[in-house]
Amino acid sequence: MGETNLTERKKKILKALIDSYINDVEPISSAAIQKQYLPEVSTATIRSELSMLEEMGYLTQPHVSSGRIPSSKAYKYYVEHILDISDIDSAQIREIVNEKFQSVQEVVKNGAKIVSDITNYTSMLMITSADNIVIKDIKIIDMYDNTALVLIVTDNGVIKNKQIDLPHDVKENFIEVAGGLLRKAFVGKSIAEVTNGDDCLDKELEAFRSIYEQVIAFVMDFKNATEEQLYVEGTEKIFDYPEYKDVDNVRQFMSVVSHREKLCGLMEGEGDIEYCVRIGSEDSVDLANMALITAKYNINGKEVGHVGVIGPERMDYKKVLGVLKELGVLLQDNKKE
Amino acid sequence: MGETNLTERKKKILKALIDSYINDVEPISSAAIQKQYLPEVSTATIRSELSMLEEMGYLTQPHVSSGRIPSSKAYKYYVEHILDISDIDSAQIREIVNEKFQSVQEVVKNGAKIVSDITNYTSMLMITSADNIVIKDIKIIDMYDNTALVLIVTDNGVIKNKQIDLPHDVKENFIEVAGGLLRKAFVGKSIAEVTNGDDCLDKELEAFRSIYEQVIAFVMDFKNATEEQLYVEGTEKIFDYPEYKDVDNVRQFMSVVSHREKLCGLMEGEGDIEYCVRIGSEDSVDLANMALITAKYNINGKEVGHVGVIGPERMDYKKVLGVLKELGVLLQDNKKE
DNA sequence: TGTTAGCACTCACATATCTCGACTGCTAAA
DNA sequence: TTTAGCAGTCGAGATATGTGAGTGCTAACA
Repeated sequence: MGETNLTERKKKILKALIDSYINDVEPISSAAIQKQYLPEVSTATIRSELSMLEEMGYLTQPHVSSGRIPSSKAYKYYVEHILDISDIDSAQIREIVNEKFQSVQEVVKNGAKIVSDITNYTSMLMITSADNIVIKDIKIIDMYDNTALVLIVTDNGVIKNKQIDLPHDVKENFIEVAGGLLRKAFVGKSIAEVTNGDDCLDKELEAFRSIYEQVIAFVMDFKNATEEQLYVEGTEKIFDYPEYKDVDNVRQFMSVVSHREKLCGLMEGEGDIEYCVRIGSEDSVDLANMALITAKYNINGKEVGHVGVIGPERMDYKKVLGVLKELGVLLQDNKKE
Repeated sequence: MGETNLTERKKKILKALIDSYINDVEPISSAAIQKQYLPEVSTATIRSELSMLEEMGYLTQPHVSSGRIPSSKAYKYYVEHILDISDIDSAQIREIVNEKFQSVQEVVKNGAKIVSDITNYTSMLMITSADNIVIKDIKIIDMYDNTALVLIVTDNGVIKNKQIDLPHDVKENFIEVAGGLLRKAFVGKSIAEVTNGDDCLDKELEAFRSIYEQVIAFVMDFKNATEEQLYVEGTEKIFDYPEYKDVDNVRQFMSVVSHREKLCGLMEGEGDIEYCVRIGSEDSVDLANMALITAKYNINGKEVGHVGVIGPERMDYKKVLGVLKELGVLLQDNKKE
């Protein structure tokens, strides 16, 4: 992939074809391109260009006497080399984004729904997996009936609690000692660092083993639970697009959207890329006829989550990228509330 | 509705027709019924019975020279008067249910998914709305940076916490006084009883107003949040059923499944009915060509949530009702863990 | 009165055939 | 390298036709 060596005219034709296809979802003929985008050359010229582009794998023909449609490769090229994000009217998008999101709280609560409403595509929100969240403080509070409450404060502000059982024979200062112990054992560690086998408990503190183990179990639960925090919204939006008049496409789409684990994996993205655009199926990724755009967000330098938009291959990349970008700005500014 | 006055033979024919349709999803002819279910009479007799049943609204004909299919009314009659739940092989179902649900914890975590896997229909789980949850205890704990943590313990064991801001000029015993105040104001109240306008704050305690209001806001949030706790799983299962070869049906199905508020309303059911079977569209309920079965569950006499199964009208009512029933037994027994 | 055989009738579905026209690829000339 | 011209392809839609499953009706029968 990634041959940048397309002549300007080929680029122009490719862009014309994709722009047109994104709107009408119909094979585009040489005549249509000439009329709308390239009046200065003849249809025959365009035809010969088209057949070259087809040979290069950018276009396909549903049948011999029809116009052409872009291939996945074409969309990828389009996003990488043709699409100009810089001229997005960010003011306008910003206004919409700001209007819809009253506060950062809102983003977490309704992020997927709102992004879906703005873009008109199915959207997802994934809260970052707990692995690299650091335990900032841990408290233990006496309750009743021989139970206590353990509170874990993390560096991204989330507080988790869990009721645990105390041993029967609690001495007066048991809670305070346990508190100190837990602080010593856990504060500063990341969630990922806490593992089952972990045993840094001194022999003499055997009395606290039960508590200690309950806390570890709790952290493990937390770890697993937050890995699953994926919200998908606006699934029904796909029916607005003619490619999903075909049940098989719907089915395939639903299959991607309902496999949470896979979807989480896709949303994680690769490495530290801020935006990730996946188009069509690649090895090990089954996104046939679909495109998935994901973005990673930070607040105060800390990764908080990913937002994704999924739709047909011919999605409005510009709009979606624009919205995701402005959402990033909103979160970064973080001014409201 | 609810004419029980069908002759035994009509009942038998109706049952035959529905049973057959549930399996094959194809219009049933008089000959087919005779062959499989009623060899003792002629097809002509069956035909005349069929046309009477059709006149009564139990059957429809896709076209004049085709067999008949059951109407929503027929399914309702079937569930109410024909289907015999008592002879469900509960031992077998219980085994499956028990095998899949390793513990009660599992039910909350993966309930929808597992029910969907067992029944092979799309399933939902809704955690009971917070309204009639009672606040059992409330604690306030000093943190740092002029913030404190408020903990609310409810009678169903859930603990919620929220970080709140303290006023700048905190006196030594501020936290303790505030704690007593909050306890006095909230303990014993149900979530529903806490409302915004509420103001039982003495004039002299003006200093605590800010805290008080933050707690109220938090409870309100809690109220709204838990109303939303609905998990839908197995959406893609519908593609296993031929009626969803048609995109319009899929679309309609998705529309029902994605409108969470409406779905929550439907799952709440009416009054104190344990099981609720809704078939087809009724006034104000848009379930055209679909059936929704919901069940309400209690643990220790406290309502904890609802589980629902949604699918085509000709769903396997016996199986679904059996599974939901056994799930109830499992939760009631509550023996494991 | 209820049941049955017989028969005419209906209509979805599948298949075949045809036309139309939107495109293309190719060729030869500019 | 570009262009006009033209033959050729093929999907989509319209029309016609046969087939068979299944019904409603009627008249005879128990």
